[in-house]
Amino acid sequence: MVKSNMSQKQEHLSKNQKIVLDMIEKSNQPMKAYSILFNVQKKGIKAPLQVYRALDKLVEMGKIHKIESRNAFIACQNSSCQVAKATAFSICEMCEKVTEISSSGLSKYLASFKDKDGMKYSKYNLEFFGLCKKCR
Amino acid sequence: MVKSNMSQKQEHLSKNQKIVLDMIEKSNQPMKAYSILFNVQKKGIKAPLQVYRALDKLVEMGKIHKIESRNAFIACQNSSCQVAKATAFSICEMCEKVTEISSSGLSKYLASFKDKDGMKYSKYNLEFFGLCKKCR
DNA sequence: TACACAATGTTATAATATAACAATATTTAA
DNA sequence: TTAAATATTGTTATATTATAACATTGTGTA
Repeated sequence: MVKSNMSQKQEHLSKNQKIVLDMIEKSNQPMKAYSILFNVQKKGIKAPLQVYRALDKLVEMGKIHKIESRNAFIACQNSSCQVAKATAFSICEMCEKVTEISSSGLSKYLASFKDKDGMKYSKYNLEFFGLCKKCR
Repeated sequence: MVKSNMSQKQEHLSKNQKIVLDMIEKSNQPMKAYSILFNVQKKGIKAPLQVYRALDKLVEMGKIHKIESRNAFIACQNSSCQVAKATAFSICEMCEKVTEISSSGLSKYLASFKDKDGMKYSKYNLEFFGLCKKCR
């Protein structure tokens, strides 16, 4: 097997990374760091830093995304996400349900968007707010 | 003068709201809450809560916006913003310069965007990341 | 084996934000 | 104009989110 510089790619998760990712995937909604911590203490994770370090790596790998407006983390719902660079979510302001949007139209539009100086951006985060079906 | 229910609209700012807004407007870059606090202590504002309360109101009024990925606040650069509901920024990952994007094409696209369930969102926040001209 | 590097464990602390309560000012409406 | 309603302020304490610093252990590879 060719390894080269892939030491840190998708296939290999460390122990703490697995524990944290499992926890986030079990929840179908975003989890906050200290809520993760509380829920994984029986697995031997004792300190915030252990959680934050795992979160950082998982975000880098694109396994999870941070919902910036909520300081919370959600599992990637696009199986294709290898890297966290272009994300879009809808957030219900009533029940806080968060859904990852995967619209190729939207991602193409944003990936090709140029600002006034002609600058393009390959990395973005978009959060839509509103009321979900149930809450309307 | 007709007042009705306009008690809290653009024209009237309270003392602390003015102080905080002035400070943010003087800075041409986003300011963090505790940096604002430090800089307005000579004006009589002593506690974090005084700053956060002013920030909340100013955000509601659309006078300032929160840069969620940075936990920082920037003065609205679109004179037209009356309400903080649809914002877009570019953020330089090197020097942290933030610019509010005002593109009618972008805002129209996002305002008319529908997700898979046909849901539209009148409120959103978009943050683009990259390198600004100087940093490239 | 030994080197490099990633991951872990641990304590302490920094940075961001809100709760709770009392008081004062301002606006609205009878 | 006065009383009620509402917005704002002041203040102390505390909750929540996140990182610094340092020592140690594991893992893959030269």
